[in-house]
Amino acid sequence: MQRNAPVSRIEKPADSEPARSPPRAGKPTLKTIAELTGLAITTVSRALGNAPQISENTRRRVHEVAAEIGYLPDRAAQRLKTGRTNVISVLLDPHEEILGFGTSIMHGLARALQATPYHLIVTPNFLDGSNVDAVNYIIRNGMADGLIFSRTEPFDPRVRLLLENGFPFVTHGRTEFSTPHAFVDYDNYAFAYEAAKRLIVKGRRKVTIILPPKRLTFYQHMRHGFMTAVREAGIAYEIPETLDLDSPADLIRDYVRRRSAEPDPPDGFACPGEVSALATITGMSDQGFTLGTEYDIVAKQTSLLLSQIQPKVETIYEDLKAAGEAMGQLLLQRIGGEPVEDLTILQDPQFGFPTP
Amino acid sequence: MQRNAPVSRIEKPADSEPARSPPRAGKPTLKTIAELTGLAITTVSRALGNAPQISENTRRRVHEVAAEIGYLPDRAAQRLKTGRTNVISVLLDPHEEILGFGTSIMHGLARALQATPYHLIVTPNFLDGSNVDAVNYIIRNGMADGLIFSRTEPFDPRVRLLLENGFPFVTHGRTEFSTPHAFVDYDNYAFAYEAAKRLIVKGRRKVTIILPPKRLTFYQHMRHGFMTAVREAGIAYEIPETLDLDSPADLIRDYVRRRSAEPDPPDGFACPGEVSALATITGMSDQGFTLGTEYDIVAKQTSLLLSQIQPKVETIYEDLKAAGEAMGQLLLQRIGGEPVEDLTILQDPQFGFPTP
DNA sequence: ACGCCAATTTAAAACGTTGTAAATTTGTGG
DNA sequence: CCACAAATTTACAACGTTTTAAATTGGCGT
Repeated sequence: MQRNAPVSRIEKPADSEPARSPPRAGKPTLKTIAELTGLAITTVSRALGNAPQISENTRRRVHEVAAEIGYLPDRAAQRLKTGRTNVISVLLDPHEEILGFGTSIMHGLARALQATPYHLIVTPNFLDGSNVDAVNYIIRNGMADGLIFSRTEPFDPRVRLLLENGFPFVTHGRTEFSTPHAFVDYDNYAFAYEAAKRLIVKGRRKVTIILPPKRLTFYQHMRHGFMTAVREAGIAYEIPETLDLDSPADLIRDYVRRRSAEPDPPDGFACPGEVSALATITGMSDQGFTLGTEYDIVAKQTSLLLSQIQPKVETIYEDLKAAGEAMGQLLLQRIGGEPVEDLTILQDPQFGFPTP
Repeated sequence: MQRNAPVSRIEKPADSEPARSPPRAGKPTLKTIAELTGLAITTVSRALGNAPQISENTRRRVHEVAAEIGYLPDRAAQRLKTGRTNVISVLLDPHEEILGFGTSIMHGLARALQATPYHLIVTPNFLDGSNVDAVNYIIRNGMADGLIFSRTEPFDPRVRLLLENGFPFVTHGRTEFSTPHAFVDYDNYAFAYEAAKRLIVKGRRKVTIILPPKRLTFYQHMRHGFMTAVREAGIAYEIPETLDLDSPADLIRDYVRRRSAEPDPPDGFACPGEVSALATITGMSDQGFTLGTEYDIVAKQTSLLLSQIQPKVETIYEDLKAAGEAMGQLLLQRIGGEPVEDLTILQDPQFGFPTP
């Protein structure tokens, strides 16, 4: 290629040398400590690893010197030798972009991993709807010691793949596989039940709820909770079929506006997310309905936003940072070999104020 | 320690072996390819690296075999040998938790790094306000080849540290150091100028703006843009001193509500964030003012949320995903040795719709 | 057939760590 | 003082890659 290109091409002057991080000259290694203490490298390694056959005396001395010169084991060498990566990978879903979902969980995760050697690497999902390719890549090439992801389906292909390969992971959300696995989930049944109940207690005649996409596991939970409360009270209800929680806010707003202009509209809304709650408020106020008197909303909030902006919305809190932290802890236990049966957490809806 | 503890402690049975990822037996390495082709390991390495002294013939053959068996170089070995980590680290600020700020940027970053060997690791900030400790840690221990972070101050200590060490980085936001560095920034001067201008054009008598915290660089830019428009038009204005963009939404809402009940309240609001806009809307509507007739808001939005929920708010868009992608590209160029003078981008405010 | 240069391939060492197996020191009883 | 075991330390190899320097091959003029 470029066969006919003119030959007189001027060589671009190397106007600046590549910006390599400095060769990190004199970065302390086991060898450094070995020379300083007069011990063998192996001994130093052992001492730092608190191996049993090292005398208390040298163990202490080695630790002292290590601390003094600021020794930190080389992750690459450790990983090469042991095969353990000291990496936890979190799969980022495009839907998590909204309202700090992903970021909250990551802060929680980071907190759980803070005092451990684990680093957190984020693997985004570009391709298809589910990020099963990314999971496959990570398993095949040993890119991490454990995996974290959310928005599970009842027979989530990512979970299947991980189970088949015995790869440690924790999901945010449950599945319906017969093989158990570690998860943290919010009790969306309880949320929906409680939300409907509160609307009923407030004296609402007809309640509705905006449900998550049907393919996600918690669609079932939420629907079930809502329906249970509705049936117990024997109250009127409706569930929009053309909308879900992932719908753009304007679609939700327009739907609410249109519906509330038709006969027999609902006057009680269960909104399992801040966006849907805000969209509902706007749609209703466009039709002249006022929140708190003519209709009510009970919403799930994952930040303080909603209740701070509009206190008339009654909110139930889901603490995503706590969820992230729990997921991190479970994953560490899982990697450590604890039986998965014990590694499941169902977060209770929080009815009071969150503790940041 | 535990000197007096009872001896009869029952040894906890090893109820399950540690869940190690399988030894990844038979994972292809250079050696595998060498044996398959009958070449030496060195030759294979060269061929894959497209070294000049390898004959076209073997180069092709090696690439074929590598692709066939799905060879992927071992990151740990490469890192150990070359000192390059193939890692980009992004500093996560607690303030970015709101409204997908961090997540958008990360998606953009991830897209920029997609076809490269770089992985994205997130380093959260736990300790003090600025994450200079994390920066120091990363530099000292060579944990990454490059760094990304946001919310710069005029003389940001993180930037100073990185400049002193010649460590590659790209900021979101400018500084006032005399030494130049790579950055991507939004033209907040233009935003504030344009926002104020639009409010004036709409016939508003008195405009106001909620500014970022004073210590951040873009406080200056925004204030300057706002003031320029105000002075050009010779219009009344005020700037709240007890509030900033990081203030909790309820504080902003209460301030707006209180101020609008006092004499001579502003009727034009420039809100450089979705949260402040929503809080303003609520505060005003609490006092019975209606948006679009009695007062106006021009807001910066970084998601589609605001305009979808409340079209009466006029919005100016900041594309954070694009910013992230640009930062990734600049960082790659910086690591590749390009002069920093060329690595600066000022994003124009987008007045139309964003292209997702 | 020889020497020599260029083109191409190769062996060996190194990065920093850990596992295996062997070596050294220490302590004890005879 | 010796044998012997226990306690403690050590040398060496290996993980998979890149780099340095050396070896092999082929071509070509003499």
